Amino acid sequence: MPVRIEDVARVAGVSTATVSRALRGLPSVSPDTQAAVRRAASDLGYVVSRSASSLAGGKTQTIGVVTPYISRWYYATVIDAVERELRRVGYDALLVGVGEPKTADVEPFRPEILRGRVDGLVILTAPLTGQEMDDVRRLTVPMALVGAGASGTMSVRVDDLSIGRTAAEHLIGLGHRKIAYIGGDPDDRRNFAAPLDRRAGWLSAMRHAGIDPPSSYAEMSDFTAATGQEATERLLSLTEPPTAVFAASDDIAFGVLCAARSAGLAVPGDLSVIGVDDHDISETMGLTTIAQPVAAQGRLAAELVLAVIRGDVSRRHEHVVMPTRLVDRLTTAPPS
Amino acid sequence: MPVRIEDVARVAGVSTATVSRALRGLPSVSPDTQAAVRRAASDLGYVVSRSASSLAGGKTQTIGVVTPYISRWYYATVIDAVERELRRVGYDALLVGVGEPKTADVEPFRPEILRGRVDGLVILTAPLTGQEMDDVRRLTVPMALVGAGASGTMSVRVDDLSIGRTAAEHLIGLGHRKIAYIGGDPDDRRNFAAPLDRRAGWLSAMRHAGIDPPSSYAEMSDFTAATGQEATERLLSLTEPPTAVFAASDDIAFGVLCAARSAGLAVPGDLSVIGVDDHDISETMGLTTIAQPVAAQGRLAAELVLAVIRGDVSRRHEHVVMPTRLVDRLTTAPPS
DNA sequence: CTGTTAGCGCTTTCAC
DNA sequence: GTGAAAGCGCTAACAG
Repeated sequence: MPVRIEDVARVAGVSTATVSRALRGLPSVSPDTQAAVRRAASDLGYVVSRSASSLAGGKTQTIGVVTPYISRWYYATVIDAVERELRRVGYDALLVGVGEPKTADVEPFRPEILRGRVDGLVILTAPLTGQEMDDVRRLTVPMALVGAGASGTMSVRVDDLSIGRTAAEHLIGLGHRKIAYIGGDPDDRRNFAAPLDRRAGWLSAMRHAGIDPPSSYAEMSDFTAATGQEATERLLSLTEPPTAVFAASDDIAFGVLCAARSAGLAVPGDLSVIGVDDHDISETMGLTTIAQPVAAQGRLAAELVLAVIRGDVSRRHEHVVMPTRLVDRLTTAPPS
Repeated sequence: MPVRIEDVARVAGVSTATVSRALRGLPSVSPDTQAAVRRAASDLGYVVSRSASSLAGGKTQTIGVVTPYISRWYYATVIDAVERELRRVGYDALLVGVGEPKTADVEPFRPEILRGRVDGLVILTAPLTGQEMDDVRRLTVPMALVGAGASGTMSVRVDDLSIGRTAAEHLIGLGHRKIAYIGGDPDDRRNFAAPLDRRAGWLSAMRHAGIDPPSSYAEMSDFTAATGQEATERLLSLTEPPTAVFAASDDIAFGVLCAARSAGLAVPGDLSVIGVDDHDISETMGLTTIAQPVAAQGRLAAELVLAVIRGDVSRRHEHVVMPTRLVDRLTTAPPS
């Protein structure tokens, strides 16, 4: 027998409508009433029923966080930031895992099931498929993408082309010419753009410097250290192995570092390595990387969605590109 | 104008009560009616309103996942497993971050706000404070702890004492006597037991082998690579530095590895290192570790909570201790 | 500024 | 096996 709004109303000596208004801080309540209601509610230990409130008011106070991964560092860090921001303003975070891009056997994401359950969405890249995106739009709730852009939908991301260019230019500036790239997943079913853009940036910088890397210098990895290691082993067994590697993520770079060590190569003496992200352990590892503000992207995406929910239409079309920066540590040096 | 149960009832030619029963698969509905209702619902694209359903039925179909961290590997991996299991059976995962154990400025976790919003809880260690635990129990919903035990509450964990012993014994068996331990956070406000138990296991094995390690061999780290590195630097600057380090987590161990490299020490030649977890990148790093089934613990905790919700009282008092195993890789060897 | 009155969309007795 | 009707606890007009 939980405490209901009616009990609070009785104790405070007002109507349930007034209790409702007072507790939500609506302006049309006198300070005295406000205080009386607050006290009564607090005394009774009253907590509004979310279901009743949602049903009557049409708002769920919940934001869905849609993501293909949870345990990977980048995703976990974004989710953490989104959850904090939501909790700060009294919203719930509903975690919605969608099938991983590369596994075929997972059931497809059915946005329909979210109908009426969320007031907004924060969607982490890799992007949803066209069909999923259409379905999700049909939910007609505010939403923001993190890590990818899409016209007509708010987004917060970094400039992956620029990341690729900056990384390659850093290596080129040090005197490297044989620079390989590792990233991108051939099994990707959601055409995740980041690795492709980072690769394009690398290629662009290379060509701009008058270098035309052989196709064997563009390796694949699904953003894990294990595949980064494997890719590096392939690179090192080439007739003309690279003197530097640009990894599309720090996780991949860790794999590169391990492979180099196994092969008896010194880093950065024999092989320079640069990653992307500035993962929690990158500083400890001394990894040179292109840092991106991961948590800040999550926080901002949550803020944008909340702002639009609050009626701030001016932000409805924001496409924020956050800054990245080269963090030069110990894994890059001129070729020997 | 979403499709309501009434619309489905009209199309199927039955009452809303029957639609409700049919869609939930209650036995008291004839197969024909069942099929007719299913078809009508599907044709209309009907999705039940969670709020209305919760309000009327008293069940939210939501499980709260309470955690002090989201982005750390262990937590993210458990959360991932819990979310998958919940989604598999149609439950929602409500992510609830509680203040990190060591930060004083976060607002305390108020379990009261979850009243009526969840049908059950999965709570990740570090444990809640006594007050929080009492409050949470007052919610009177089934719950399971992961990574810690508590009488009267279901739990899924590993034997941390045994982990500590196994790790130390492995090192002792290789011939080490000067074995240090890194783990445990002096700022911990939630008396997180795992690091203490792992340390106790290490100490027990040491004493059993007739070794009494100096107190300087028990170092602190908050389970991050950065503090693991710092702790190692302190250990290496001792008059009599250890020849082996047992780190309470793989993340800490990564920090140890980096510190050793910076100090010009070869691993395992000059320093042996063993961790705990079997983190995603540990295999790539060649780290010897005590592996624990992280995802499996999360999945099982979710299963337990769901089972009790379904009325399976027989599991209400389960305290599962999952097995761990030594994974001997490349960072441990006899002392030189 | 506050009270009254309808619902929100579903589940659940209780009949039949 | 199925329907009718009564709420679940709250918010949203609409008055005053």
